Amino acid sequence: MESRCENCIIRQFNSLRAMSKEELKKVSDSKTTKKIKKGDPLFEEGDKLNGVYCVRDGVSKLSKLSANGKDQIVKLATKGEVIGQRSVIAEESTNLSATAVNDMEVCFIPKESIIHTLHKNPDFTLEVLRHMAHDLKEADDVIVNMSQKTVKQRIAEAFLYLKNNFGEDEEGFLALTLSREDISNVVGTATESAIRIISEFKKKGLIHTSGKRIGIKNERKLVELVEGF
Amino acid sequence: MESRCENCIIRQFNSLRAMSKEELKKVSDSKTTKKIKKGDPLFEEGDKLNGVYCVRDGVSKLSKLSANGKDQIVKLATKGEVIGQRSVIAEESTNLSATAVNDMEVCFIPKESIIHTLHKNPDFTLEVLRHMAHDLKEADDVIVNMSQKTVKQRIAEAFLYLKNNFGEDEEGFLALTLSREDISNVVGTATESAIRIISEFKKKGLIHTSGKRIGIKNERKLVELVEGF
DNA sequence: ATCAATAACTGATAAATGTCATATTTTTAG
DNA sequence: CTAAAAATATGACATTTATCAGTTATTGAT
Repeated sequence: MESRCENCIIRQFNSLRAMSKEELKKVSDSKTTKKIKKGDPLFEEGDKLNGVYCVRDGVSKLSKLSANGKDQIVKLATKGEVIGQRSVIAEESTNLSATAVNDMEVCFIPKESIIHTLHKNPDFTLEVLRHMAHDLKEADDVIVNMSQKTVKQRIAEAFLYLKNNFGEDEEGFLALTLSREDISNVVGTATESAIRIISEFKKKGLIHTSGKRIGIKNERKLVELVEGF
Repeated sequence: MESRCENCIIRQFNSLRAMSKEELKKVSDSKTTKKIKKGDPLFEEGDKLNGVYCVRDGVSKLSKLSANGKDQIVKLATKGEVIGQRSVIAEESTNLSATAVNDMEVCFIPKESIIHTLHKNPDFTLEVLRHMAHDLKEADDVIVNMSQKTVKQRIAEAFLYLKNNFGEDEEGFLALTLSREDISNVVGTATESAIRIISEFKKKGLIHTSGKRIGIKNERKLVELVEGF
């Protein structure tokens, strides 16, 4: 199921769209497509990356291990996003681990073709820069949320985020199902605390659950909660 | 005291060093030098920036107001750093406020010369990209610290950070003096909590104080505390 | 130098969150 | 399908952190 980058729709959503025909050809010739099973790593914190990963399908969590042994999820990367750019550009080993949250299909693009284009094609470089500027802004927002909002607010926000970014299935559950542990690692709290708050939300009729799946029942109240009522 | 960017030492520390002679000339001709008094703003959250600020002297805090009315300081920018790049590049209004922590001298560079160079000089763009990649990594670290470390650990870390990045004066106090409120806004806690922990550190002989000035007395123990003992 | 304003500090208490222990449910492997 | 493993759930309690109320110290303007 090998296909050409030139024809890849995914590309429209990331910085590769700023590449020239020839550059894209080179990328396409050097790339390899990989399937990664749910729970398997794309790479681990500290690895030297020889390229970047372009997500064709599935979701990856980017996380960092803290001193107390807990993972903090910093970002969820989905279809169209490029993972690993930061460390390739900074020429450092990666500061984050990437793990498949569900079955994934990714293209691995060796760093040479990326770096070469970064030096030659300012449109591409600027496009990458714009994406990184966006990520930085989001990171700033996360910092503020982490330090100024309660766990309850952060969990409510996480559910809204999941709805807005990954949507819902036919039955009205969030399309991306995270384990309670992953949820707690996104909001930065103990798993038990997250579970407790989920139970509370359920009792109050803000959400409904079925197994590990969660559906939003009263979006408005969740929003109010996030804003601080 | 107007001087030319071409001769500015500060430039060596930021992305402007990747500019060509002519580009630098254009920047130098269009820039203006400003003095900003301690406590005064460079810009406020939501402002549209018409350029970037290059810090020649002094320190600026970059902060974001949270829903509960507290400021969260996201970064301290010092000599050599360029402020406001992110929003100029993303062509958005700024997500942060910048305020002078002490008397500052900055150069304001209109965005036109920056943007023009971003489109024409890939070396410059890549250099800016590298700086932003660095900022993003630091932001990731802050997220992990905020969510996984106790207030005590974060305060200890803040003192070590201040020592490593701004040094100490002749009397052994941290060269950059922040108010207790600013300290609490850096680590994301209530001012009273920060004060309490500072008192505790003092009692335990980790630091010494004189007015609002703080000096590190037992760096090793502070480091141990941060790592979690 | 003096006084008003601001910042730093302390105590008491409430609220939020983490930890540990254990029960229950769901998922997975064979 | 079933047993074992893993994940979810809940209770009791400890710890951390915030809030409110008030005092003391420092700073800045006249």
